[in-house]
Amino acid sequence: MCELDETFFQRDAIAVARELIGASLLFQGIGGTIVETEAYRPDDPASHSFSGMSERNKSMFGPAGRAYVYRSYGLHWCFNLVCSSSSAVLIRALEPKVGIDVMQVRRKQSSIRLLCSGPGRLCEALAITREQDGLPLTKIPFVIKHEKKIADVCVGNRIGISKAVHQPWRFGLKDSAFLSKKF
DNA sequence: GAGGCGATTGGCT
DNA sequence: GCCAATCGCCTCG
Repeated sequence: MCELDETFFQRDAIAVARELIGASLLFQGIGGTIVETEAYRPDDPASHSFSGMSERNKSMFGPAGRAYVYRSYGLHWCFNLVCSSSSAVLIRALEPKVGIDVMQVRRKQSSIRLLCSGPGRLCEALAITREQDGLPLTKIPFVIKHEKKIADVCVGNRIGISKAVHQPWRFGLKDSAFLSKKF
């Protein structure tokens, strides 16, 4: 395992999204293995950065290696890692590893498979909200480490969006039981 | 200033 | 499979 520094994020979101599969993500000591990500690029109509800066998305236009957290459907939070030139990686699912009991309470959900399998679910399990928007991901309370060996990654179209649906920018850990949806 | 809709989820049919 | 919950942003007037 090796802790990530800022240079890891100062690259294209697609490369970062692919390499994050199999990495470990902890927030306040709670989290697990990243099993599903999606990349969003600046020239991408599905990206929040596509139509310029607003109060909501300003973190995407800041330095790489920070968090971008936004509210989805007025209810849920979605957690992104900002990469180079206003691109970002959405974390869509984790395999829970550390603090499972805490996550079960926060989610009111005993099934481990359903704790973090979805962008809104993992934010609830890790207690990530707008308060973390803009925070550096390379410092406590965040710890992100990745394995030296490359994970077995599968690729597909992004899901849950209506624009630019044919871009193959969704990445997942092959055969993981903790994906938000099968590839 | 009003209306529509979204990188979602959980519950009910 | 369908639908409500719920709110900030974008578009249009």
